[in-house]
Amino acid sequence: MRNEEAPSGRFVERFAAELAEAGMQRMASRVFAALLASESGSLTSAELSERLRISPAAVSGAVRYLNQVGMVSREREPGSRRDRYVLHNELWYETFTRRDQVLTRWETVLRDGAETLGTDSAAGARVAETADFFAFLQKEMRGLLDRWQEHRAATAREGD
Amino acid sequence: MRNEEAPSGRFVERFAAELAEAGMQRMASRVFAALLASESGSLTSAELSERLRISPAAVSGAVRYLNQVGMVSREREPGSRRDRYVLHNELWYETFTRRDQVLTRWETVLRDGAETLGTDSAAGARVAETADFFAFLQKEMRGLLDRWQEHRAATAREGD
DNA sequence: CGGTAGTTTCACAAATTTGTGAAGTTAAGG
DNA sequence: CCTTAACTTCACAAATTTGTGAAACTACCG
Repeated sequence: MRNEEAPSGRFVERFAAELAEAGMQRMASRVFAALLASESGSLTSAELSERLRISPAAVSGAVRYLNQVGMVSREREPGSRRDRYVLHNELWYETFTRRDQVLTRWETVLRDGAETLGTDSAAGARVAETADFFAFLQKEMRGLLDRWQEHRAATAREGD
Repeated sequence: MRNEEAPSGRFVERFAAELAEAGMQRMASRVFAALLASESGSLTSAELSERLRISPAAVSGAVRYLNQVGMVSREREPGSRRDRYVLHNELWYETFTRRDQVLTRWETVLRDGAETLGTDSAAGARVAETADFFAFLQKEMRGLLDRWQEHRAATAREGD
């Protein structure tokens, strides 16, 4: 038997499918899920290629995307030609922090739109309220993530 | 000049593009943005078709999707054969509440995965922590949305 | 009961996206 | 420097998604 991680393969594909349905690229989803389920939270290109049965080119593309959105970083193994792709340590904190930037961009578009539509129109008011919502969300998200860090640190201490 | 809403068209397309980039279907994004920027928060199929320059079939498909995810509902105009597609009143509250269900599904998949991988393995621990994060997020989201409702109500009262 | 306005469904053509093999590039190791 | 392992880029074929016109359906209205 070649693949000793076989039982985890099922989880990888299930979770990847969820991510894909939520709008993430399919290969990126699979690579991310594979990293999540790997023992060290990191894999080489060859390992990913073998486990997911995809070409090195597909790994390359997926990793480029995951790197851009800040979920995975690349590390060169010292004294080797292999790269390792590794999950961020504060994965969810970092990922959601970055998502903030999207909210900022949306808010800008919405504020511009509200202005164009005019503060006196119902449409303008509705768009302005949407901008408010995203501003609110952004503000709340900071506190939320800090509470998560705290929660996480506390749980980790218990686990000692 | 045919189109008196021309200036808002720019906003509609800009915001729709943002939504599409975030993973929403393109036509659904455009229809949603058009409704957001409409004076009454509702439009008929014919109006959408004309403003966005798309076929009735495309409107139908987009509306079906938006209806499924609970962002738009259909209303029959009394004494007419036309449907109106209308934005929910508590739009963002409703939309994000529904998103909770996605988080629940993800959490289930992750808990199963953590169990398969084993609580003693680093992989299992990592997956379990991810499940914890989404559980945490879900719990926090409720309070957050209630605070939004409150904030919204307060702002509305000021505006009287 | 038709007639018909309005909407949905369906089959299909077009456009886009996806993943691959192969060639190209980079840098470790001799 | 030269060799070669490892990764990336590129062109392309395959698969999927998207939007359309046309036909089918629904239910108002006379």
